[in-house]
Amino acid sequence: MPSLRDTIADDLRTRIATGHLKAGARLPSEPRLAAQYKVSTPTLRNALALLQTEGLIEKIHGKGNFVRHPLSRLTYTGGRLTPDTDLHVTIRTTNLRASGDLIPLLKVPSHTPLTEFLYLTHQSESPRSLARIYVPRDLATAELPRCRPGWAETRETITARIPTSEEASTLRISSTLAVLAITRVAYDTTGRVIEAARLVLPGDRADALFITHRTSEERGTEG
Amino acid sequence: MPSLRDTIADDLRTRIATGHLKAGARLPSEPRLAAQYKVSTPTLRNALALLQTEGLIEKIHGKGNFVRHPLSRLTYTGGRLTPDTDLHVTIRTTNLRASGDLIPLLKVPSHTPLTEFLYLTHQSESPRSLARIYVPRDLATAELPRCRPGWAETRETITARIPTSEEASTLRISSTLAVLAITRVAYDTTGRVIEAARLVLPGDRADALFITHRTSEERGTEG
DNA sequence: GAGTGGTCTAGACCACGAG
DNA sequence: TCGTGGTCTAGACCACTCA
Repeated sequence: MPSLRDTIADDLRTRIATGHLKAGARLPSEPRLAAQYKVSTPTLRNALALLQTEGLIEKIHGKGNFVRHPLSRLTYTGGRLTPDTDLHVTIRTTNLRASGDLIPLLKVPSHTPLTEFLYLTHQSESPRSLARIYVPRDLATAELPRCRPGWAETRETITARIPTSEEASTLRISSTLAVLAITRVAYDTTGRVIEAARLVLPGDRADALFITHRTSEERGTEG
Repeated sequence: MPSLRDTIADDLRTRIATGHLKAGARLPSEPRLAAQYKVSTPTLRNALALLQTEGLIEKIHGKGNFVRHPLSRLTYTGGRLTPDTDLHVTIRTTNLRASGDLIPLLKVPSHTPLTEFLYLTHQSESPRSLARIYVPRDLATAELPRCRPGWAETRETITARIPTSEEASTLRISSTLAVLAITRVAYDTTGRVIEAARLVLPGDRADALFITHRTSEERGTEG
């Protein structure tokens, strides 16, 4: 037997899907909705929390609950985000020294001078992706590592998790919405780490795409 | 100012991290914990819900709340899961016909005969990954597509989301724990889809790794 | 049957946003 | 100031597990 919370969430979901509740529209206030569904406010809030983790609604303190605009999905492919038109990028550069996780990630000794590039991508006024790129200070230039000689290999590790509170607030997403976290490390021909990047993409509006080709030589060896 | 929920969650988190609460241990009952922290049961349950989304505890109805065993992380690499020792795989084969999402995914007409392979991977008694692989019936053999002649390209799309209730129950994870969802499509040299796979991996214990090499020819062209 | 977590109620009080 | 959502309380009742 489905819980009241799920029943209410289902109903609101279909109202959004069918267009009875349009993007950007404000939902009735929580006490009002609770009265409509004949439940207590905590139960109704529980249902709204579900829709929030799905990225369907946005709760704004003091204003109300709003149906979110279904923005086009971002796709992360080979270090780039597509579509890259209409994307606005803010970059902040900081100098720091290697510590914590960065030491094994960049394979450098503790306190090695590093440069951090903080990328914040916006699409139509709303933040869409957060990237922190770390480069050994002696390699730091305006150029991107993949455009620099010597780049030989990248390793991209992808995890799904809940955002930290900082990530949630900078991306302006619910702290219950899953994010795609990508750790990308680029190596040169000697195996030295040229850059390490940590990307965070909201799960409801981004995905990552990897394309693997098999060369004709590899195909030639088969029975 | 941090909420009571966050304060309690932080405290329990550090107790688990420091080993005061060991893996497999049962936490005191919820009314007991609520009394310890001097909060109401809903507030305490809210804190536990947080730990649950992080995969730190497991709630078992009628038994209690348990600290989860930190199982080694699975890594999905190139269609395989590592470590592949100690993994037990159950396969169920079903015949069906193309419908819904499968039609554009496999690029086949509606009602095309398909074979579904359902893979359920277990590690030390607990389910770890769920895969549904679809193959056009005329190509379905016991062989894996990537071992078969003609395979030329794969596209892997990765998203982060909350599991469906079915996925949560088969993987025995909380429905609030983020999962890594991978859609993998394999093409032959003519562009025909050989197989389409949908994989679901629990976010707290799995990640995906992609390694990109640049060939010496590509490196040779740079300035 | 005793003890556990799951769901829900009907409120109280606080913090934020806009006029 | 008013209406909004955010947090929290102190319970009730149900469902599940195990002896």
